[in-house]
Amino acid sequence: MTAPRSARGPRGRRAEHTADTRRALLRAARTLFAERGYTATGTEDIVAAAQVTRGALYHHFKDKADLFRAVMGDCAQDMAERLVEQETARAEARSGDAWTLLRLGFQSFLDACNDPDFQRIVLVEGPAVLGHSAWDALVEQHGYVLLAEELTRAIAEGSIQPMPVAPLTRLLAALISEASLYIARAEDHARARREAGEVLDRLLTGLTLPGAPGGGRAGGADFGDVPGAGFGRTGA
Amino acid sequence: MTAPRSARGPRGRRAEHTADTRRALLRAARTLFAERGYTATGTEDIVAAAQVTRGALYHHFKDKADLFRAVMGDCAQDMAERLVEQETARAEARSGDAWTLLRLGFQSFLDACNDPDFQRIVLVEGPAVLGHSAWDALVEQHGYVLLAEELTRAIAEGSIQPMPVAPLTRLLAALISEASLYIARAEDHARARREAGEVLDRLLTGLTLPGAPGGGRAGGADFGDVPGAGFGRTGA
DNA sequence: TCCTCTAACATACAGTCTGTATGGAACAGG
DNA sequence: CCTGTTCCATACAGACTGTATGTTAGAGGA
Repeated sequence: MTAPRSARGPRGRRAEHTADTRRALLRAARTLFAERGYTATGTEDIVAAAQVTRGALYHHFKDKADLFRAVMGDCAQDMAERLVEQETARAEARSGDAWTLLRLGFQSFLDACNDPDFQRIVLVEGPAVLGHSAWDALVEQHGYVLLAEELTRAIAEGSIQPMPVAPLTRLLAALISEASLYIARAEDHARARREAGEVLDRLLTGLTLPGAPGGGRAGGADFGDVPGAGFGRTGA
Repeated sequence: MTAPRSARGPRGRRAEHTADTRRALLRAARTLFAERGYTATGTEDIVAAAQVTRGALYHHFKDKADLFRAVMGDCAQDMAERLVEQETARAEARSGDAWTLLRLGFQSFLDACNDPDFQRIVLVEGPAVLGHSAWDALVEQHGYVLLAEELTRAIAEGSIQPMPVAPLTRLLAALISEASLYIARAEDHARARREAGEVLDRLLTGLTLPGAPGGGRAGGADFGDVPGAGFGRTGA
């Protein structure tokens, strides 16, 4: 109506608009899924928040579960990028040995998991909404690879004892996930962060080699007291 | 002859029948929830499998979620009873020190978790269907107490280092849960059981005290090679 | 024994939600 | 100018949940 054919849209104005609606749907769904959960969120609520109609939703996504899959993929992607960013920062610092770097990595992982959207969508709703296998595939694709390669390197460098990487990755990821949920649920976040960090650190010492720098079964580990990046930093 | 008036006949018949229908509903729901999940199971499917009508369901339970809560409670109860049984068997055997007993306890815990109903209903669907808090309350009530008191005793006896029990309980339970899911999903169950057991054992050694019997950082722990089911007959 | 009352269901119905089929508007291209 | 495709809005059909109502069988008193 008010849009002349070649006035200001050189080209791609249409494509940009469709990408906008898709992003709006993803954003609205992400917020609502994180707030109320999957089943408690109706498609009508989503499209209302995104200011479109259900037709747009079912044009861009196969069904509601497909939308959730995309949302969870975005969440996992964001988390992976955040972790990579922090990892490169740590690698640049190059402070300390491989064992210390690994411990710091776990700390930043734990702090990064302190994100309500991520916890609810990826850790809680994900396994139940998508199947076991589909959830695994998504996490394997986005998240596990990072942890797995870091562990493989740690084993190669002799920081930790040689052991099967696949179950090690899964168990450590589960540890971090549960620790983040425990911290988020606690009434005293700081205390929970400290205590969970301590327990986590104790468990990790079981992986070290006797001769390795961290293998001396350090008594005063105090993983939770590491000054790095205050964990109040919850990503929106 | 089988129904004298005062023995158990007249008054118990009706109550017994209603208890039967309730059990039938719980049993059918448990099977279907474990097979297809919560949302994919309609109330019509449940009552059909239980050979009653939806009226019976909504007479005994407030709503579908209430039925699920009861089913999950039963699952957790069964698991707790199984664990107590195995624990007493181990305690009677009294073979080995506290550290060995704790390790055996974790092994039996891991094996007991190898139950499809328990995994799907309690570990996967539970957190998403019931809220975070309701799920926690149920698990806290049935399962965590056992683990927590065993850990408290281990700390008191000096088997493991002193540390906050609450997060330790949660993290260890998460470890066992994830390990059981990992094993169940693997194509080679025996191999996965061995590897996950090994990693789990390595992590647990981080909890030991340097002077304690298990603290010697045993290289050939081979947690997964323990001959499996026969705890009751070991040693004696 | 008879009557009544209530627990324990069965059935019918209304509201809600999802997915699909249909229709139309806005471009791109010949 | 005409046509086809993309993108989206609307209308509709099916399914499912929860509730309201009807019905039956047993418990209990007179």
